[in-house]
Amino acid sequence: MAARTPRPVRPPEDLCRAPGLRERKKQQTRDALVQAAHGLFLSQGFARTTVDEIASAVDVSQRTFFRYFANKDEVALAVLADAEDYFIECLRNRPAEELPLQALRASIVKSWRDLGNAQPSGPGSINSALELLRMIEDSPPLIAAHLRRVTEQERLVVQVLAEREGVDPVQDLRPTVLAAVFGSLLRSAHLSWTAEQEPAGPEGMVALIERHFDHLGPALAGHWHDPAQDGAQDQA
Amino acid sequence: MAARTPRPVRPPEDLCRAPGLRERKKQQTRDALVQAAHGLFLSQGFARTTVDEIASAVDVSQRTFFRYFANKDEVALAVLADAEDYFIECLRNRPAEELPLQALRASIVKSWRDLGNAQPSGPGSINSALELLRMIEDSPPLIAAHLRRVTEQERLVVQVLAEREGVDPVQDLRPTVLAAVFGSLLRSAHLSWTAEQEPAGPEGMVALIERHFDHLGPALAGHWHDPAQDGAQDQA
DNA sequence: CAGATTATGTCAGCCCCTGACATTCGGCAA
DNA sequence: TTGCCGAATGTCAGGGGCTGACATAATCTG
Repeated sequence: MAARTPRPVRPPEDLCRAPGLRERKKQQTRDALVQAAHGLFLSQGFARTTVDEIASAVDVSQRTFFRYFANKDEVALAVLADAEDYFIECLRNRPAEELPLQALRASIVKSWRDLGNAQPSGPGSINSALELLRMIEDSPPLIAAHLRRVTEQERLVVQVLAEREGVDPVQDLRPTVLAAVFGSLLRSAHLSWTAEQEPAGPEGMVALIERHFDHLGPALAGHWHDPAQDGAQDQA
Repeated sequence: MAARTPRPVRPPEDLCRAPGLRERKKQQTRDALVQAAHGLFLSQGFARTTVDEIASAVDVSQRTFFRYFANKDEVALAVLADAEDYFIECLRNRPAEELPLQALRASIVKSWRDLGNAQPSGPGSINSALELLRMIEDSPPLIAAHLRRVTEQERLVVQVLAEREGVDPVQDLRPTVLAAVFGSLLRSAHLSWTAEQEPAGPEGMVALIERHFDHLGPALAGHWHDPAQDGAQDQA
């Protein structure tokens, strides 16, 4: 571990299909740290959990913790990071005929669904990620760190969109603008989700995302006074 | 100063038009802190400037610094916060007939222009804010803090939009969605601006913002392959 | 098995930030 | 003016995040 471990992005299975003991142990402690941190955060809150606690819960020195994660934020966001990677993969696999906006929408829905079906509960599952999401919104520093991660993810989305449609993202602003809109739409949906009383699970999140997408057009067009305008009314 | 000073939002001139010595001194040290911090940040960078340096540059204890600002980030973002307040004011003053999206666009353009004309240079001027913006994008923790501020500002925008159009922001997602889209559009423009070599001043920023707005429709609609589609091509 | 890599532990230390308490300063009325 | 009250500041102690440096122990390679 010369520099910081940059999060194991599913090591390519080429070259050596036996990862070796060293590599396995690293992955192991990393997972253990995420697990322990996750548990502590959820039980006592993010701010009231110290890095020392996390480290000693895994029988590891504090210094070692910081060799795996750049800071306390990172270990909290680690679970979400995996989900985001999967979303990008989904986006890459969308058929080229699909309109860009639709490809984004389909990818995000599919990734939530797939992750939800993969392992509905237990550690590292979707529900863990959802609990995390709620916790993040309760902690200002985590909100900040999360937003930063999200915007970096958006850069990736810009790349993928540009490749997909064969345009140059430097000259053509459309990929950038669309990625930005998409990102903010997702965040709105997340906020709505965390604002709900009942957790509602992955399907609830999907429903919220869809609703937000459906309101994109109406929000951009015309005035809103007229209640019978766009079917945007879903009063209780 | 019982709790933290919550940033003097232009004290209402009612009740006593002479703010009193105490109040004046407070404002004074606050400004001095922002000034000193600003200078130090720009000359040595954000991370390499300690709070002690800032405090002693104003002949004030470190503890006092933290009674004015919740953290080091806040003093760096203080200048921008003023600009954002002015934007909100502009938005409130837009005529009700204007379409929501247009009101947002007009407000942001007007606020940049007005602030640019107010005091083109010197401390606390627009150019200071622009320098700050560039610095922020160079510093990951500042990016995070800035994004958090921006999203809180968005909540305000949601409120104003909802009032304007007479809708309930809880039931009707349109204000939320539009505010989110607007926020991400602005951030894209800021990023483009900081990516440029030549600073280009407030007018350059306005131009970029307008360009981003103009690409909103084309980005959301249809495919992009066809180069003659929406006039979205401005190749060099 | 020996040497090269690499992960980990230990330690010292800087810096951010906070609570508690004492002190000083501005505002205000007798 | 004087004296009091509340508010702003200073000082001190301390916790917690994070890093560099160095030694040690574990893995890998031949």
